[in-house]
Amino acid sequence: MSTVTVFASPSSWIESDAVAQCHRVAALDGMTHVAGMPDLHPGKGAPIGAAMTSAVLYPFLVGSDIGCGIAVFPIRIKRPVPERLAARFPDLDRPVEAGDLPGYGWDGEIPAGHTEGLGTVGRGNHFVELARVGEVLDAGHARRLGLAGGDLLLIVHSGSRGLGERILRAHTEVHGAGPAPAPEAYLARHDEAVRWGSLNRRLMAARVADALGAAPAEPIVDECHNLVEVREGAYLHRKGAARGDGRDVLVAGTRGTPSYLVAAHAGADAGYSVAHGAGRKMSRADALRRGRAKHTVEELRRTPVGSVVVCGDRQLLFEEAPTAYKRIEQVIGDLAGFGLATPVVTTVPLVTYKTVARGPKSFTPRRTG
DNA sequence: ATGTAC
Repeated sequence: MSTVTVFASPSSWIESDAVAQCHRVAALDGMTHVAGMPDLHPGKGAPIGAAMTSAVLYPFLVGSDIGCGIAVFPIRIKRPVPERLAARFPDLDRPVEAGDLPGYGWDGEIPAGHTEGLGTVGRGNHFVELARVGEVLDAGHARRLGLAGGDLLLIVHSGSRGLGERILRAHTEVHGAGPAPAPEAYLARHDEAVRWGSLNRRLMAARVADALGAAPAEPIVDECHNLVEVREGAYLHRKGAARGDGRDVLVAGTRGTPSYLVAAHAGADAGYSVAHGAGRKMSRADALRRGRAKHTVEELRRTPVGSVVVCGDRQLLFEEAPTAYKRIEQVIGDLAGFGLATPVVTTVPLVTYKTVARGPKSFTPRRTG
């Protein structure tokens, strides 16, 4: 008998489709518990924003972007003028050459020997953001992290690019949505993708620091939100849910609203997990359709908090509009209200890099309203 | 989310 618990207050918007997906997952063989985070929303087959515990390992519950996560790096820049810095961001759609890795502070091995796409951000909800610390909500914890109001941070949200996708596909081509018959073999490849994702985030931070004339730094936070953990003799699958057992986690807002760095302290009922972001409120298709009537490209590129969004792909700009996401304050309020996390600081975007590449030529945004 | 996929 399995259980489903969703950690969202009645006033938080959770799509019924997402809850239905949680129950469908809970009904799978071996499943013991599904914990939905306050950023829960429907995914492809499996919900996003959930920690799912089972006696058997289901690769599809983690999805293709194994190792996706968010890292935070302190950075010092003299006069952070968004427009000027946006123009200096490196091209993070172009991979780094393996020979350049020592220059970015990496002389170790590349997990799985996978060089394709290394140092690139990808698409979708991925981003690299220069932000400043806004409100300090837990002064003691912020001080322990070396953070004060006004400090600058690089926030990197990205994953394992083609590597994780390849690993999931190798499984699904044979076993579909079924469990991994040899969990250890899957886990070995999975662990490589998790390490690759973390390395990728470090490389991007180093690339940006280099381009902005700043010194590279070690991350103060780096938490993966798509992974499997072997815990208490079971498989704890996290899909869009960050490890929340005594860790610090950056819960991403949107490209135009603050994010929250939180101290997580989630227990077993929450799958030892916390939300990974604001969570989509609309599908990409809805966001595109409604956004085109509601926003101009200009207002999405220059946000209400004064930040600049670097995004050559107009379609992606609409899909990722702040209005396509839930209110981050509501998500954080639920995490705090259910005792899963304590907010430490907010971060306010200055420059968010999405992509320099242009989108499909056929896409021409129109403002009808 | 992804060098994708009816």
